[in-house]
Amino acid sequence: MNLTRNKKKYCYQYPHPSVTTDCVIFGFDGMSIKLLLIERGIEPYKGKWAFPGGFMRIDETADECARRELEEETGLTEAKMEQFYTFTDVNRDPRERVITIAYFALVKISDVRGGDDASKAQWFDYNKIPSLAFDHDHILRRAVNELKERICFEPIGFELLPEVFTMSQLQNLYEAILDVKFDRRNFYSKMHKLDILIPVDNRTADTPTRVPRLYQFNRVKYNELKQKGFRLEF
Amino acid sequence: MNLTRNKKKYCYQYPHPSVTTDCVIFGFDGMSIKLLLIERGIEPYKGKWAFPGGFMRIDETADECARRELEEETGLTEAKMEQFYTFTDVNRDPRERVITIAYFALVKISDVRGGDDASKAQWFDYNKIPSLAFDHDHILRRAVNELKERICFEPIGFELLPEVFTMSQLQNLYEAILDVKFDRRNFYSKMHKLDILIPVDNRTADTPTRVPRLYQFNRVKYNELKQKGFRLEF
DNA sequence: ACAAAAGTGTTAGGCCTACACCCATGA
DNA sequence: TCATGGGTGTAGGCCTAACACTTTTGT
Repeated sequence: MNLTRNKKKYCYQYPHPSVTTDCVIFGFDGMSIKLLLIERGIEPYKGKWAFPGGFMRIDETADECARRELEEETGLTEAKMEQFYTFTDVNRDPRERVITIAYFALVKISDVRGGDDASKAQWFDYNKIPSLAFDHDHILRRAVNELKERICFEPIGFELLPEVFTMSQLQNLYEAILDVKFDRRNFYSKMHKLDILIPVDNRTADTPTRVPRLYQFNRVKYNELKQKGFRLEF
Repeated sequence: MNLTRNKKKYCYQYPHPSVTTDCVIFGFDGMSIKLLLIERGIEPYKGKWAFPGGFMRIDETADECARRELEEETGLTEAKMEQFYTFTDVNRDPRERVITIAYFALVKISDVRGGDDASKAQWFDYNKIPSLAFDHDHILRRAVNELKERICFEPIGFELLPEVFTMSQLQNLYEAILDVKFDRRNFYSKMHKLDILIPVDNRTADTPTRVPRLYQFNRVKYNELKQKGFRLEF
């Protein structure tokens, strides 16, 4: 008891909550949306899966905290993370009052090195998410809505797809996120009209002619488009 | 010194930030966007203007806190508030580490009773905002962006306009928020096509025929539209 | 030979934009 | 009588959605 009291050396006139960040990481394997989860090694919810995240330090911003925790737990350093909502339910953590500032990020699956055996990070298919710790299912639902909204305004594929990709992969991505089906021909022409795709010359004299054409994003045009406001009608 | 120490009875093993909510309240007077500000009565930033808000209690959610603070400081009880961003810069409050969860709300100007002389709340024209306390100018910028985005997805006028209004007022509202000019005829037909306006019969035998037509929102259709996703192209 | 995926173009309908004229009111 | 603001309709262009056939490859 004494020990416990001695450790509690940061005192305030009024009770203060703890603040954490959690990060919803989306990936795409060419067919399905994936989510990166961490298996919890400690109580509460030991053994359950959760989003990477942790306590914010007193001298770092939430953005810094999210980036730091993500790197510590998954090795990811490049992900562009964006805050999307702060969850404040009073009993969302059984230990004490904890509010969490939630982020999401879109990453290429290949950027997560599975080699790091200290990491308990694992990709899950969006349709096969296990039961999650804390209120993370709640967080997930909001993150998915956020993603659906953004994809209509930003050519998000950029972050989720490999450097070069086929038109079918791009279409699969949109279909997986929005949970709809598009006419292939209309999708092709719509994307071409946006003028952000560069065909990659993967046809040499001895490649079969029916290998799908490869594309990469035109980063210059992509950024221009993002600047002046982009709207994709589906 | 002893006094101060005695008052600090909530102790933790690690330092905890304080958490506040702040609320950006938008109004519309028929011509311009207005913001509701509070004059600060205490340090820091005493005498400066700021958004209504305050410290979150340990047993309330951020939503509850925002609602409570708003009512305490402005008397508003009906406003639908939505969280839009959490600001976490390390030095945003000179007293201690404070993060703030920011909300915005759209209200009818007439809902704020100026009668309450305890209240130091005052409407400011969006183009004549004084210097603000803390990082509230930063919060404002983000709130305005949020508003601009939302007005393209939700017939927001509902919340900002009086019960009945003219088409010109509605157009002024959109023009003020998005900072553009529309062709009057195109705006009329676009709004009519949405089918969320009910003409109000304000023409009696002895009214002059050239009084502008009045409308009110069709709440049923408005909600249907909001449900199934709405997109307004400007 | 057959299934599966890639490549390509046309048409009809709806929405957006630009634009002009008349009427009523109040100064 | 003049300026201001309200009321209405049309034509052209662009985007979207629906839709079919051929080629190639792998089984």
